[in-house]
Amino acid sequence: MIAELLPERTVERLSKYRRVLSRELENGMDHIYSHDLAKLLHITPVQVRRDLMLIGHTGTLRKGYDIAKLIKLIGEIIDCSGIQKVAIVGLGQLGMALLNYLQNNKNKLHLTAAFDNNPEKIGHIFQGIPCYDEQQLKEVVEKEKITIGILTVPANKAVEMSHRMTDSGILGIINYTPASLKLDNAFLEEYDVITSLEKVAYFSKPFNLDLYKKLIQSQQ
Amino acid sequence: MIAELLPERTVERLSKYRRVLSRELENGMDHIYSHDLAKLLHITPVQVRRDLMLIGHTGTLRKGYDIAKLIKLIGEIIDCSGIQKVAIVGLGQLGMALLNYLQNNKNKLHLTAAFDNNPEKIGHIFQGIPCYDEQQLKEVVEKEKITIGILTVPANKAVEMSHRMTDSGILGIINYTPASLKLDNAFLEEYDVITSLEKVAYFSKPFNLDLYKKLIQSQQ
DNA sequence: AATCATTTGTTTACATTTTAACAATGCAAA
DNA sequence: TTTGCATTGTTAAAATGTAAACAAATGATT
Repeated sequence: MIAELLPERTVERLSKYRRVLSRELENGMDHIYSHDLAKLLHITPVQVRRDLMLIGHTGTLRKGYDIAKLIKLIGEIIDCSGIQKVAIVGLGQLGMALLNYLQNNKNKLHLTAAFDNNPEKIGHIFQGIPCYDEQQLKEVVEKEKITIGILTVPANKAVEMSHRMTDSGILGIINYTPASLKLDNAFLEEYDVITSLEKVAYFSKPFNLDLYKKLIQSQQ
Repeated sequence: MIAELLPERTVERLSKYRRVLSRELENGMDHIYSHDLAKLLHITPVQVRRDLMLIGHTGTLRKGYDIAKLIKLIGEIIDCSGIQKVAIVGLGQLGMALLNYLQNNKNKLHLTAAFDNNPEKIGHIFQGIPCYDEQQLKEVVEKEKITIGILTVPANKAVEMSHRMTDSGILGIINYTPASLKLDNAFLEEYDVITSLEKVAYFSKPFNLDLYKKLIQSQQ
């Protein structure tokens, strides 16, 4: 249906659209206007219409978008036809927090395995997710056909581990370590807590915040 | 020195430059070329030179950039003159993980307080950080002059809590909840774990990954 | 029936970010 | 000394992402 890759930002918003739309559906709404959907995410109606145009969803004039249909379409675009299995590599504090956060997945992404090198964790089951020895990574990933990895090992092990992950067949990695990676055969998404905190620190310095507010205002 | 706001992406990279440069300094390096710094972050040398131009750092031809000076300059730009105090609002799994992650801060950002509504946590000290009752937010933030908040409460409390945070004097918020916020008097940075995971899922679907790889190749 | 108001879909313009191009500089080697 | 080369700093172009503008459609109102 869609022959081209969608822009990264559009994909991100589609994920958010689906989430808020599901809530609207539960509240008994069946249609929604672009400007109402926009308000839910604090973006502009134009952006909503443009995103939906890109995925080929068409609303009805004066009635808005059919929420159930839109949710279904977004699913067809974002989700894999079957399911995609996810592994957490590194069960430290952050890995464990993410494990708890993700275990109640109602979508097509199934958290399937965790890996660590701590003997006290290996062999245990956390929230229904088994923790394997890091050494078994390739074996388990191949057997379970895991395609997505969440990387939460210590920074100094991140590069090596990321290569072992892609070598095992993982196609997408979210890197939560501060190490900066480069993968050849997988999609990489990096998120660096410290960087993000330092960015907020910069923009919330009083002088900068004033400049920032003026900038925002001048755009409206 | 710099009269204008820096681009957001530049600020993010400055944070990363500083981190890798500190490591190089520890390894005994005193100067670095733009292309070597670029390699450390897997970006282009042009981008490095452009970023450094924006902050007014000037290297010496055939010698590169003075690492110690550059680290110092980045500090002057990113860090506040004094220190900036940080609070974690919501000490669930994620909040606690971040608390552990941030407690060993060697920079100008000081994690000062945590807030929760769980009686079992209120009054306790975690890694040296006291956990207060959510109800004391305004009081503590004002007294301690906390300016940055990390929001990790349950999604349904995020909007209300964010307003209480800005009302108390917080100037910058990192929102880790899936709720989408809109703040008028503070800088807001949102990071949504699920969205980021679904984005990776989309781009690592085999068909899309092929398109993506071709796209990358065609750009080189 | 004619006009108006509303809302979609699409094109065009604007802003931000990245990448490329290249002049300027100055060390090294012939 | 002079040529060549490596490296910086800056300007220009390209790519990406966001917002505006507006035609088209259709129901509501007079």
